[in-house]
Amino acid sequence: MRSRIQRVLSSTATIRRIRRLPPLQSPPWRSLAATVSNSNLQRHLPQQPAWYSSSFMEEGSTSAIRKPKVLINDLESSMNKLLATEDPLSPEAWIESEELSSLLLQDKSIRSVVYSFQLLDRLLIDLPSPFGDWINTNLLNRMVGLWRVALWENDIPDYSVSQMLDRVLHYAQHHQLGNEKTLYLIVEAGVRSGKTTPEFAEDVLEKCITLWQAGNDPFYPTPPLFNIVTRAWMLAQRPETVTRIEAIVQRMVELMIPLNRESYLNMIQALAALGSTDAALRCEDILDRMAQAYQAGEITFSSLDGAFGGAFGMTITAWFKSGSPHAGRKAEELLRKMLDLHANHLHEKTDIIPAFNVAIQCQTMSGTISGAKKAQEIFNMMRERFTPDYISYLNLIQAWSIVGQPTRVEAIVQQMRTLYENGNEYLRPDSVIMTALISAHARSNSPNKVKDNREEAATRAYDLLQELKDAYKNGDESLKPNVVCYNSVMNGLARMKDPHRVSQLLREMFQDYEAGNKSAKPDVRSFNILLKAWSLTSDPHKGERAEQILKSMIDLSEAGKLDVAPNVISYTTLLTCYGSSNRPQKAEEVFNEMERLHAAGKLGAPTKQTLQLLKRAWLTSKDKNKRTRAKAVEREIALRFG
DNA sequence: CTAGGGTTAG
Repeated sequence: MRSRIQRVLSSTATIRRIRRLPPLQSPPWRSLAATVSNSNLQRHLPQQPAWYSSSFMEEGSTSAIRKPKVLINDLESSMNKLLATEDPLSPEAWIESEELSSLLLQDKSIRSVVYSFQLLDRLLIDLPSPFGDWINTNLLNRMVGLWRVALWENDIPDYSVSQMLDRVLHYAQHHQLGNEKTLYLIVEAGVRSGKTTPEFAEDVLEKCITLWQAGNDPFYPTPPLFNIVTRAWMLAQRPETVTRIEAIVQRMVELMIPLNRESYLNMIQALAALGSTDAALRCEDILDRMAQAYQAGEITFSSLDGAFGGAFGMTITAWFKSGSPHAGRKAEELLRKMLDLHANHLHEKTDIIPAFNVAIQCQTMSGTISGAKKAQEIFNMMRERFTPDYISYLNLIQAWSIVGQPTRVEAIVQQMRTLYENGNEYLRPDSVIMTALISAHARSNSPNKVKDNREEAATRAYDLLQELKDAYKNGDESLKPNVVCYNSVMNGLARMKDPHRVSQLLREMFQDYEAGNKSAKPDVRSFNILLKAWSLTSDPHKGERAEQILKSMIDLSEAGKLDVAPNVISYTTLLTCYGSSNRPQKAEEVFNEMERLHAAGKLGAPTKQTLQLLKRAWLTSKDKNKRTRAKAVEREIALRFG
């Protein structure tokens, strides 16, 4: 149905021309300039709108585009004239207002947001309009929608999220404008831009519920409003996040608001983030309830929604994050259930592939060969029906890499390379894949355990790094070796008990970093690997060597050159250097230093492993009182860690 | 802005 004003307006050639302009992607002055330059149009203009000032007309079209200020000023002057009118608005003024507001709504500047609300406020004084009810909730929601976009990157004076809420509540109370969607837009704007707290979001939700319960039907709180409050809590990542989300779901149940797909998914995702076995079990519970709701017809999925994949995938993620030893088995079960439940609704891209990928990852947690075999099985099963992506390959590679099986990894990388060369550009083996391969070598164990292959393996890892460096030098950014990659190779060299080569590579790494490869910046782990290399040698002075390294770590970080302040692992490794060279007193001194630093808040607490290594330092020493000392440490372990 | 990635203390 057309309002009176629309009928009036559409009868004039002016407005017809303006309406026929393409939708404004560019600011309004640009289109207006085009309008003005069209002489044909000008003939149809019975009278120029007030904001077509003469000065603008004289400027000519091209300069008007280059000098947008001119039009803004014209808009401003006609706006100000309108706003300053104390008498009731004339019909002409109403027509002009409608034109202005439609222009403002098409421009995404902060200025037009502010203008449009000022205009609305002025018009509300004179309501009802002589031209029907074109000032309605739909218009308000479009304005709030614009404000929301503008707020994304800016703060708008006098139009903060809470000020907008006050404003909208005022409109609702005095002008019967606004509905639940209006409130949703405000919360969404605040939440997504990070400008409000979850408490604020909850507050708006409650206000909406109150309005609705007072008989204001347009404020019926829909599931998306509840869901955006839930997201607010998720983004806040507070300890009470899950409890609050549960309370929100409880509220939905009380008010008999149906839960939708996103309500269930949010709950599962929030729980998965907790990373506990209990949370993973609760995810399974919600998954079951979701399936029941689906079978009862309470939630439906359009073909684009892709059924349950997301929920299953996130539940598997919950198991992965739980670190539970059952994660692998659980992942398999859930995958099977997913395939059974929704064989016909599975969508490759959005749902299935990630679920498989996390399931593969779950198999790596045991760190056993049989885990790697399981990972391979799942990968093979996946490949029968679907298309594994980059992450699928990476996770499979990781499964074999972690158990030190470089031959398997080499083969998989080769498969990827073949697929890449056949046109699958996403499967290009990049530095991440190559790093996984490198660490597979660096971790590899001799297959027959008779001959120590560490040197050979470390050399292979080192050579691969040189290949990456060469490729990078030749301009291949995707193979740029980064800190992880260097650390892997150093780890291989450390395993062959060669601290000199480790420290040489550390220097190379530092040079690479200084030469501009910012991603090769040595970190604490790099230095810890060097410390570990010393701890593995039989050098009687390795304690002193390690202490020197620790000192330089402190110096480097205090000088602000590298961010390598020693951590608990660094000190523990130093302790091991003394401990494994028959210097238990020195090891204990290190431990005492750690305690001191911890008390001063400069270091994390020594771990159980720290104490166990101290105990071993005494036991393996030739000290006369070694048993008594070891007993004392044992008591300390019991005391601290139960 | 819906999950999933590579390095660490024998």
